[in-house]
Amino acid sequence: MATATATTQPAKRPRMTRERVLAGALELADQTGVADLTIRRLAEALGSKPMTIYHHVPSKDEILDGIVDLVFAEIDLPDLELDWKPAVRARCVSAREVLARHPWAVPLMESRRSPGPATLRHHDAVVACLRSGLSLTMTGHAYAVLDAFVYGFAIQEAALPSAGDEMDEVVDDLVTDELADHFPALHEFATGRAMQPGYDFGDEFEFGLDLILDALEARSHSE
Amino acid sequence: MATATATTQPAKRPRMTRERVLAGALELADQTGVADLTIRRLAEALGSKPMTIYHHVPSKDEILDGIVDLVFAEIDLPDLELDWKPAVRARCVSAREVLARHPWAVPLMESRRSPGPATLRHHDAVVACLRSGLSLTMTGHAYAVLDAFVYGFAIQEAALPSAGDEMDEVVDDLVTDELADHFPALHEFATGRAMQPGYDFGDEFEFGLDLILDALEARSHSE
DNA sequence: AACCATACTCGTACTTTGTACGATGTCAAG
DNA sequence: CTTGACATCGTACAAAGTACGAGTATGGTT
Repeated sequence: MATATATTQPAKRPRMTRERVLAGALELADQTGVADLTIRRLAEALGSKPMTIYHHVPSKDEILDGIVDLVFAEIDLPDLELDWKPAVRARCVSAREVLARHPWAVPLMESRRSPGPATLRHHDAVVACLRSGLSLTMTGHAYAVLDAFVYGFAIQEAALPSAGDEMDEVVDDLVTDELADHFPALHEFATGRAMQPGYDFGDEFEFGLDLILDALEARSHSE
Repeated sequence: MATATATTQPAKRPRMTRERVLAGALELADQTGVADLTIRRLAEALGSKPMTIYHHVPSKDEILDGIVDLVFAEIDLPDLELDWKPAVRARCVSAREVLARHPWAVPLMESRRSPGPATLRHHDAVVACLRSGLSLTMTGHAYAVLDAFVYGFAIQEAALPSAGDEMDEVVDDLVTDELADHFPALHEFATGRAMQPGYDFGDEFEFGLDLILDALEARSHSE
């Protein structure tokens, strides 16, 4: 009996696909960090088995490429209706948000070759946006500076103690007399600014972004 | 017989130390990349055995922390005799050179906690240099923007096809009609600028660095 | 010079990882 | 019901980190 003509009850075989694998991998990476993203854990999270995954994806490396591309897909494309400056500004803010949500992504981008389709489309849109207001040469400059800043900032944010838990420990370790004695400038900055109530390292992002955008605009006028 | 009273002939026991382990690890990472830096290979390179290494270093993680700190130690400290601007400029140029020599270092810096001593001394010197010409607030801004730019640029340089070998392949893949059709802006930039004889992505570093430094100086005056 | 505590070296083995191979199961079309 | 294409997964192996404890050398004390 029961040659189960349709999806009857086990509900256990949602039919694995490449997309499901990548989506699961992205979620797992967000939860546990990319270092703990193993094929076995991923299979378990998907209610499957390790070797099933390899039927839809040729290797773990391809999974890593894949989730990096998914991250890029989350970044807002610049709005080509706007001037290049506000449009690029918005996309940089979006990129920063996305990379903060996926702190493991930036270091991965380094080792990965082969930019995925979303990555290519994204870069194409950004270049097009810059070109709408800048020369080819200045586009190259702007592209390099802005992306360096965004990625670099994302790395620094990722390296910060996430929130509360380890923060105190690290700070306690650093703001000792040890620090005051050996690294006076660091000590002054830590106590006089970084640990002050209103200070939020994240605010430095918009300062730097506007600094760079304004400077690029100025140079493009005197070109 | 032969209870070999002293170092007679094997010349095989250069007496492992933590320093030798880290120096060997640094060299191996430079040669093979950090992904292929394994304890066994490191032991072999040092003419030793895996478990010997663990007597001088508590874990592989500590080795990674250690070589990141060695990389920081290679970066020139800012010259406190100079004005903040040329001094910081020189240290950024040095940082870029060092990180280009050790392309695996930047992504490592993200995951590592615990700043090593060389790292702390370096940051202390940079902050001190900035403070010699800028307010506390502006020092925070400058510090964040500049380091983000330097690290981000290093990541992008590391992601570039190293030299010659894979370059052609990647370019061939990208500069097809495929690219021209789907990503016209990217195609224009690639053919009209990036692949032009005189173009060197590395030159974008000094452009961006001076752009940021000039802008910082301007803002600090109108503060 | 003889001795011993201490520090170093390393053989063995266990765990976790990526993934190759091939057997088993499932389902649509005839 | 049969068939063949595709999806699933059990088993197994190689390479990695590293715990354990047995050997070996060293340098200080008599």
